[in-house]
Amino acid sequence: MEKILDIITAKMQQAFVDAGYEASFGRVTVSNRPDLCEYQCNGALSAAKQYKCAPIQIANAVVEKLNAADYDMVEAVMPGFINLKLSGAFLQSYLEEMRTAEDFGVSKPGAGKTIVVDYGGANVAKPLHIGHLRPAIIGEALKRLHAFMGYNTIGDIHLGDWGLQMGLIIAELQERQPELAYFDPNFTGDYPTEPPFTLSDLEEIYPTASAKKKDPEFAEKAHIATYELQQGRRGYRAIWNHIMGISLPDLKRIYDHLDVHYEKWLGESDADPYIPAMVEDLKKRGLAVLSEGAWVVPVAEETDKKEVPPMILVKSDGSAIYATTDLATILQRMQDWKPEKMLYVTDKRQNLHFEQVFRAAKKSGIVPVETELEHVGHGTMNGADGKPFKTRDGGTLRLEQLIADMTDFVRGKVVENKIVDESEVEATTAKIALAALKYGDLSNQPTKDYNFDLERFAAFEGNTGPYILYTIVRIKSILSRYGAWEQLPIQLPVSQEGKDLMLAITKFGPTMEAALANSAPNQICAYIYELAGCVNKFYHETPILKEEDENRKAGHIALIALSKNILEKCIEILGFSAPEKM
RNA sequence: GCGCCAGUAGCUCAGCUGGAUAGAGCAACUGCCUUCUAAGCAGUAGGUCAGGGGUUCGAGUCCCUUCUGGCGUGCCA
Repeated sequence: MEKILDIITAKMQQAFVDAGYEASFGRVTVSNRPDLCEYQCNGALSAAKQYKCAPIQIANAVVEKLNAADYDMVEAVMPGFINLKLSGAFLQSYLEEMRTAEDFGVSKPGAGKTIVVDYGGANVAKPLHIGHLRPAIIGEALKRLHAFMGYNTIGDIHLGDWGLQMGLIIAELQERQPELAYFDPNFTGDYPTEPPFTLSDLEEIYPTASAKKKDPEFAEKAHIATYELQQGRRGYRAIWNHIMGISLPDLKRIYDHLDVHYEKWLGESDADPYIPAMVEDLKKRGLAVLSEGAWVVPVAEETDKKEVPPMILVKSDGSAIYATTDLATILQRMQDWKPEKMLYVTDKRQNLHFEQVFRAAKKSGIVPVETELEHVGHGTMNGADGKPFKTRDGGTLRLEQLIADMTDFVRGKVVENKIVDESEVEATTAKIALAALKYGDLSNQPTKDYNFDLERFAAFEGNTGPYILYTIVRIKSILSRYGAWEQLPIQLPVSQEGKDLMLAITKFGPTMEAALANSAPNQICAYIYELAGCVNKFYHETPILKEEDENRKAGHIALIALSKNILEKCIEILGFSAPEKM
């Protein structure tokens, strides 16, 4: 559907032309003074200089040319603003078209295109912790948004399963149990199918090993183990398989809790087969050069304001580094899926890394120049005190624990308020907790750090996930009492609250487009908060089920039903859902 | 050193390509439930948009500069 702003801008531009001015001045925007008007055009102000006359004269001349019948109000006011209010009839027909169109008539810029969203980045060597929350939530939302906007989406977790962390585990394990067959280079038999460690062992082994990196002798062993693993040493591959076998089910379980789902569970290791040929090719073409013992791809450009170091392709010890696997992963994705766009959702501190990889990918022709490569670098989640999130004993808070804490907190409130039956407490609690967690995160700009405050996020008032859910639940309650509402057409606005709600609904499409263009789920949050506010005002001012005029009542129902459908679509994109009662 | 990002109400944050009186939520105070869920609605109070220059008819927004904080800056991811 054509956006309202485009429709009235076109009319405004025609009016400028008819009045003898350039069309480009006719751009209309949403009003920043809702008390005065709904839409405004400031073009007369900027045109004044060029035409050497008072802005108000231009505004008046343009207003003369507008068709007043299209609006409830058109006026030129000092110093030269043109203020508009839409006609109720126009709004009615526009909303009716939204109601009956597929996906509310939103444009589909992604139609026919494929996007790979790389998010999650879980490390198989250690359990998910608080740092994994943001990429999972933001990535899932962006993926769903792209899908809604027409893209064929492939979410890939890109497991951290091939780097030094694996070497660290192997080295540590060898120190503890050197007698195991995995470490005997001459062993040719079958390795045990049962791993020599459990999930909880693993959760202890890795931090221990990681702490020992400071010991040069141990670090050397870990580097060698990493190299040999990558070279395919049998025993190490067997250990690697054990780690994957233990770790993956646990990762999936927790991501399921978050309603985060991946189409592909590939990892750095899956890029490995592509590395040798890729490296050879880059060397052969002179794109990779030897520098300080390592093979690097220079990616500095003349226009750089800063010094951009080369991308390290092969470390001086011969092993691959994350830049190598990331580049090879791009190669794999281009070969297998031919995406038009690749989106990476990781910590913003990796920004330079991705800049290097993206440049190398384009420079080497691994991706065509027109392929979009974007890094959405997110900020850090800090504790309520603004400092890095730590548990009481100074450790890193596990993601599972965070979810449990939020769930416990919400459950207390659900039980206290007694609206749902005992049998529904857990399901309702889970939905509210997820909404609190995700909305609390997504309502912040992705790039910014923010403070996680469980009680604030889970508060049942204010700009929170639960508030949005509550708004939806109230509408659902009315709709279920009313009966069949699905086919009711939108009617003319009958009150200011009603018209305000209708105006808010029309902003759905533009909001989705903007959120997509800016990779900014927070814009969707801001929108549904505004929309929910309009719904609640309407709800408060309008007795719906008590309305005696049946036709009028049907109009109210149609309006809140459309509001509910849009709110639910939005939260579906954000990655959570509303219960029936709360 | 260089580069990137941030600094807006007591707190947490919005503010779209510069536009009229800078907006929300929390906290404080005040109203509204015999009426569809008060997890709601309405209102009061709270600001030198870090400081200083500049561009413009007009700057939280663009440019310069100073200060403060965070992060990055070749073999971790």
